[in-house]
Amino acid sequence: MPPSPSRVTQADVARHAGVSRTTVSFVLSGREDMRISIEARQRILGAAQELGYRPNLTAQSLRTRKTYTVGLVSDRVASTHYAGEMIQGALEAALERDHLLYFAESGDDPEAERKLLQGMLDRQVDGLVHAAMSTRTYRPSEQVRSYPSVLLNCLDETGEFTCVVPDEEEAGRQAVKLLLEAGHRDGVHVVGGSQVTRRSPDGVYAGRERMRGIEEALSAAGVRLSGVSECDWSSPEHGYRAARSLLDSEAPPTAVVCCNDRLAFGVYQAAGDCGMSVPRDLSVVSFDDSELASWLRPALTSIALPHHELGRTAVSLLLSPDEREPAVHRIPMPVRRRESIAAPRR
Amino acid sequence: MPPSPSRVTQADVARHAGVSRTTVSFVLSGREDMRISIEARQRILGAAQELGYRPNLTAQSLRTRKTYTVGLVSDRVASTHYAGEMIQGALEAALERDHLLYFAESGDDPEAERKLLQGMLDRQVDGLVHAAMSTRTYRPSEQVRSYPSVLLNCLDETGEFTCVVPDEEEAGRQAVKLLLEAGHRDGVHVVGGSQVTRRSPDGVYAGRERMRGIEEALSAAGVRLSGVSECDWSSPEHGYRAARSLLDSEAPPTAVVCCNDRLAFGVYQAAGDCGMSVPRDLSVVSFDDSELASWLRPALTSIALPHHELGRTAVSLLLSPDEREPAVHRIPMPVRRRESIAAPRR
DNA sequence: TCCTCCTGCTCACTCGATTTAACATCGCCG
DNA sequence: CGGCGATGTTAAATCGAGTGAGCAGGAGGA
Repeated sequence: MPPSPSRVTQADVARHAGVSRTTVSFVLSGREDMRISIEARQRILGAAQELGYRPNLTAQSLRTRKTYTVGLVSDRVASTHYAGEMIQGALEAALERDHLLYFAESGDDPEAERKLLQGMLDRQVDGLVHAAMSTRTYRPSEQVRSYPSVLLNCLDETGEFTCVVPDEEEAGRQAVKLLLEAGHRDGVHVVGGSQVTRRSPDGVYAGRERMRGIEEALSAAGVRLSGVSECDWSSPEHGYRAARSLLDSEAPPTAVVCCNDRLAFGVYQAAGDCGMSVPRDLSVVSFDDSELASWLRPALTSIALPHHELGRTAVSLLLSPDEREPAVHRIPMPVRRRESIAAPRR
Repeated sequence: MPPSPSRVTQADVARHAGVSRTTVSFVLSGREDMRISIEARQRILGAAQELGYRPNLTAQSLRTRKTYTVGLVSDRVASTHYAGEMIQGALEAALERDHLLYFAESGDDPEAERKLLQGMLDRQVDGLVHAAMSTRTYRPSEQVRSYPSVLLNCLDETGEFTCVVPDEEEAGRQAVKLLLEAGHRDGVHVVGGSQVTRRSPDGVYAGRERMRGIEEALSAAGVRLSGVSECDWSSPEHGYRAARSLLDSEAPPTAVVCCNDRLAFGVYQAAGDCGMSVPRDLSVVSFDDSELASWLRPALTSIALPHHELGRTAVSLLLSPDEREPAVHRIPMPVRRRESIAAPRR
């Protein structure tokens, strides 16, 4: 029982053009070495056109073992909104090479992840992207170790895989550079830090790298960091509290580096409540460049997570087998200059 | 030239179990009508287990014309962040029925959309979801009219397709209800309106429906709307300007219904600048429930776009052929009560 | 003893493509 | 005039499964 309604196949085209299926295949797949006469070629192309022939990729894949398909499995996307850009970038690179993208999310559940990967392997994807929503280490499971894979926004410790991550350390340096250029020296404080919490006693990758960059750039300029308020990055509330206690102190900072825009939002709220004005009394620079940054008044200078470029690069590397030497690719984080930095007040 | 490394196939299992390939197929696909002895069944299952057999879905699909795959094509996702939830919901419903999801974005380019849909059709997807990031009308192209399709967050004028949209009108009623319950009567103003702009001279769907709901609920209570500030919804700036002129007037409103959270954010900023406090001097209720709503101080009461549920429902309907009568499904928008509403000051 | 019926399994075809090897036909050269 | 190479085309196998028809062998009945 062939389950009903079929599309136009090569056999139909062959019949229409008065040649064999083989010939049709040769013409349509453009094999130059097979010497088909111009007339036959024309008849076939004409028939294909007329009948609206479209190849059945499923059948093609079965024979060629190539599906023109890549799978992207992330841990979670809804929580960090900018992930959309990452997927978009991945999609863009896939389409450029005529691939379609399977997208799925494990929700951090290993069993769910296993199933998803298995589903993609069963469907013979050409390659896999393992994505994390905030940079961290990741160990691909045994089932995919022999499979073309790229890690997106995560690092593997074994060095077996190609990884694509943002260049957080350089971003840290850039943040400091902006403040130094504006004339800030000793009053620079950090809100956020490495994000040491119960769940992450060593801090998070982005935090550690940003801090490293910040400290390096400051010491290169011979400036001492006035202090770091370690706190959770998850909501403006934490930034507010940190800033409140800073601004109420007897030697408030002249500039604050916030580890993300949410914290910066909290700092803005605190400054407002303390009757201080950004950037006149307090310069603020931040990371991530979420939409929030452009909505704040004054608009917030922030160093962007290059989500689009991350996704793009990952898939692009995945589909260029020649460039798939295991390596860590660090994508630059662009500075978005806005109005939250000014010279320190004297 | 069979291009190299192959996985375990049914033929391998058959050899291992000492039966024919046919028998293996019958056992593994669980056909009860074929009378296979218990011993044979056990040997086959054992062999499959031992060899780590996994069916090749590509081959299966070729024969059965079922790919266990659905395609989701949206216009754009990166701009409106909450789309992530929508995709997640869609994914969830797909997985429940053992389907995987192709995700793609047309970027509002009809030619790109055509290509994406064609790519999915060529890959024999079982069904398509056409998604829009903000509710609007959509006319599926000729190429997919005979294909199982569901419209997600958009409506078709022809009534040929199943559509899933948020119940905006009811949300409008709910917003008013919250204010009436708090004791507001004549001082209720709307910021945003139908969002009449150059690009949308008739306003947008969400705007018109919300306004309809708002007006209906007010008139049902015998209350007159104090006024509507029609404006662009895209950034807090517009909300700020609208609110500024309202609050500086001689009869400022006691409550404002904002057509989305960005506008509400602008209203907060304006209230702050005018020395007014939310909710003591001004109650605010809003729509969408973006993250922003919970970050604001005081936290903003907002009526959520049920993105997750929208995506979930769309795919769920798509994969239940019995329920695929063309119809419009309106998904309720949940109220998130927070701290931005109080009784009017006398 | 022959016929039928059931049980348990297999043969051979099919899905829609790719790909290898071979087969006509023709002209040309020795 | 026979063999050979070039040219244009096709038959048949293959990818990995699903599936209708059929075939042994034993039990049971007439």
